[in-house]
Amino acid sequence: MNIHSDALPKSSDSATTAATTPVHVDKRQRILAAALTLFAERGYHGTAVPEIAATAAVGAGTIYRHFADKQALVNAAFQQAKSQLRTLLQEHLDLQAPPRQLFSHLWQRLALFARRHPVEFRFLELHHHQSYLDADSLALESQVLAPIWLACEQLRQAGIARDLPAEMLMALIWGAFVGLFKAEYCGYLRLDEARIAQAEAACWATFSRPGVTS
Amino acid sequence: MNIHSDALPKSSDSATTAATTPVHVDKRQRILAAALTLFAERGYHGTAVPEIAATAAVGAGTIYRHFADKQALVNAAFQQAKSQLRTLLQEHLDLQAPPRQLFSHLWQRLALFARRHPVEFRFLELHHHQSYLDADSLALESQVLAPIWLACEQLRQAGIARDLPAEMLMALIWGAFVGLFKAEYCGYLRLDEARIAQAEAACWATFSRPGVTS
Amino acid sequence: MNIHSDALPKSSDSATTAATTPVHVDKRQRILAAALTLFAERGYHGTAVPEIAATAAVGAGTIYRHFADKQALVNAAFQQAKSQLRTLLQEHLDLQAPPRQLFSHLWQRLALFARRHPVEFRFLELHHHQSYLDADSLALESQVLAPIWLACEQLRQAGIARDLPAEMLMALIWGAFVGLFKAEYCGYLRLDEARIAQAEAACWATFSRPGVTS
Amino acid sequence: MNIHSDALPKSSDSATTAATTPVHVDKRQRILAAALTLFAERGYHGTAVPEIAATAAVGAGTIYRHFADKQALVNAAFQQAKSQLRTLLQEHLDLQAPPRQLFSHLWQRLALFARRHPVEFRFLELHHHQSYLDADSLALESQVLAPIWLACEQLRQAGIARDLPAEMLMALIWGAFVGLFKAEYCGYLRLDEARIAQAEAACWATFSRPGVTS
DNA sequence: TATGAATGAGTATTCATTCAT
DNA sequence: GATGAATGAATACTCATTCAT
Repeated sequence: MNIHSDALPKSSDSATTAATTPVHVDKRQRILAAALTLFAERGYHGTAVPEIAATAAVGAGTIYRHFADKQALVNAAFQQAKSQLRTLLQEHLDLQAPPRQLFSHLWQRLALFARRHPVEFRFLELHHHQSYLDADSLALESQVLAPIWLACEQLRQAGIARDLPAEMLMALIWGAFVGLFKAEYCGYLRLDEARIAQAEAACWATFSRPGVTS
Repeated sequence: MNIHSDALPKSSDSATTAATTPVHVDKRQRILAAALTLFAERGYHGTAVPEIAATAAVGAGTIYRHFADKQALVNAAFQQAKSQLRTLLQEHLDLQAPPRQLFSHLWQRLALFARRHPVEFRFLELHHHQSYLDADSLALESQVLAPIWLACEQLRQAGIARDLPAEMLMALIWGAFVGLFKAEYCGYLRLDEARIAQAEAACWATFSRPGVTS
Repeated sequence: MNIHSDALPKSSDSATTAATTPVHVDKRQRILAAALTLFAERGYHGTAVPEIAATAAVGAGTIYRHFADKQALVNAAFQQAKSQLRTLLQEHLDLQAPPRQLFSHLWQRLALFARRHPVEFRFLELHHHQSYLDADSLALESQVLAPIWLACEQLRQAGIARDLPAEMLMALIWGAFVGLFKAEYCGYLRLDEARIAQAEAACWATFSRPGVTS
Repeated sequence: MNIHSDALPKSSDSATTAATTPVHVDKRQRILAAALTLFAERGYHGTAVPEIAATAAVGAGTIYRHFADKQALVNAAFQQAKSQLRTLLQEHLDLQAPPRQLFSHLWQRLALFARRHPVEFRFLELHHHQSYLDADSLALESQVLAPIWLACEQLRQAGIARDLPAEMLMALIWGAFVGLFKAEYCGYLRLDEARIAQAEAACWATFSRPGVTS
């Protein structure tokens, strides 16, 4: 329900319509952005609502004109971030592409998300399955995973992916991906295009059945 | 409930091990166990100190006889959990063992930790701890990683591990491992010995240089 | 919903009654009616100004074009209600009528007020207004009571009313009347014309000197 | 449930046990007394919890160690006040006494309550049937009224009381009584023993069937 | 003129910490 | 030492009032 189009420009002429964007929408976005940032940094309980208001440069009361309460805010933030991830993952997705290419595409799209929306990426990892997420948020989670699960299952039956449950393959690859960017965020390493591609090659080895050409 | 034996001696003749009174030690342990459990479930900021006291069946004030404040408590809990992980990882560790065997050993030890100390495992991984960890805790983190980093580096130079920075290999493998058990905790899959071994084999493919026999 | 006709003219040719624009007057009346209703139900402090605006179907800001602040609004509401009471009490009042008839007339006019303006009646009686009423409101209170006080005093000196201070007689009779309608409002009893007349007869006994024929 | 024995000493030797009275009980009483006073003066919504704390000379948080929330506090205050009224009304009550004497007894007991517990008296009138009262409070209300209703009904059937529903008689007499003391509180008159007795005689005329000797 | 979004001071309530017992 | 009642600063949330449109 609270899923809005991204803050990213969608039409080339959007720059000229910015001035006419309703102030209301703008404020809502500023609040969401501030919430995302602070929740990603300090967690849900570690972030005070007035802090969010200050970061968004609005009055504390204004937040409650846009969101029923703090929980509604964190769910809206979660759903916006998940939607952005879903959009990126599903754009230009060709499930009929050769397996290796499909895997590479998805990996690159994940990397794009981690690069374009670093805050959203960290936020999603931190708020995975927390008690304050509502049914809508959890449903969205499944929506994002479903097509990937399908692809994994197909590749397994085609003898391409390892003969493991799709859930397990996804857990290993997603985990490796998260570990990679978390390590970068923690300062353990620096990632460039080449490194990301090397990591992808390494993870393909986890994903694919031994003997399948890479 | 979540009271573990820990590294602390608990010999049957403990009545004679003077210095610290057993009752005192026991209370401290109960507080740490309670804190670990609640922090793992609800996060640092989502857990109230009196709640910890109630779970540990001690008075709220008693916690402050053992720990300077809430932050000291979470650091003690973190350090205890990390120490347990380090202990398990380093026990029976033979850095001279054949690479595949060494990798398998470490993976199995990680799995042992996740099984024996599920609360500690979730506490260490389900939350970002950055904002409240002190220097000691961060130093301990490095201590645990150092020998593994060394092993990775050696295996890389020996042409066994992929030609990637040790940090990157560790991030991918550790990430995959965490992703695996997180998926189990979230209810996406059930892990048994066989599954864990299969996952290990898959991750060895990420770790090892293509062409190296598994 | 609780918009009453009031003392204000509402003739069909109101479009020609210049001076104040009908729309403006109408809005003011709607605000007062809404305020009266909500104050009577939930009390002054329990009623939010935006709620009043919503009930009156005007913008929140509009209230402040008609009333300086919330306190001015409650005083205007109080004064309007008291004025309506005064109007009803003084209409057709014949201080020279026989005592029993005079008493009966006043009692019936009170009943008329309680029936025609139930919200105003409850507003005036269900709450203590001391803390926010201004001098004008308090003065109006006296104005309403003055002629009745005079009548009581005269009847006392004429040997009709009990030989008690007029204030005391008024307090007892007014109190009994309020108690009667409050009991009806609370659901303890149902009042019809006959009951109201019986109550009047009973209260005349309190008012009149023993031995005076009823 | 929250009904405690009055603050009034119940045993002649209580003065010597005062020092041993638990501090906890004392604080609870101070909070209730402060709440009663402020609620009676400014109403429920007009009274801030920290104000109550300040008046009771306790910390704001302390109130929440004794009462779940503000509503629980106002209900406890209501129930304590009602219980005090009930106690006074039922003490030394002889339902077999001659009617005129019974009426006089109840009136005097009401007056005693209004004199001994003026704050409770005003509080009860102001908070009659408000939305924040819970089922326990409302049940207590009925308990207090029930025996009086019974007495009224008996006297009516005995041909002593006017032939009106007991509810109506009670509403008139209770209303008159409240009006009397409200007038005193508002400064319209001063009441002494004699005045109160005169008022009682006047109200007996309302209550009793015409012709019954007073 | 009328509006209603925005505001921030104010409210109820929680919780880390203290301290008298 | 151990306790848990007490505290008050901090938090989530509300609402009287303003002001740009």
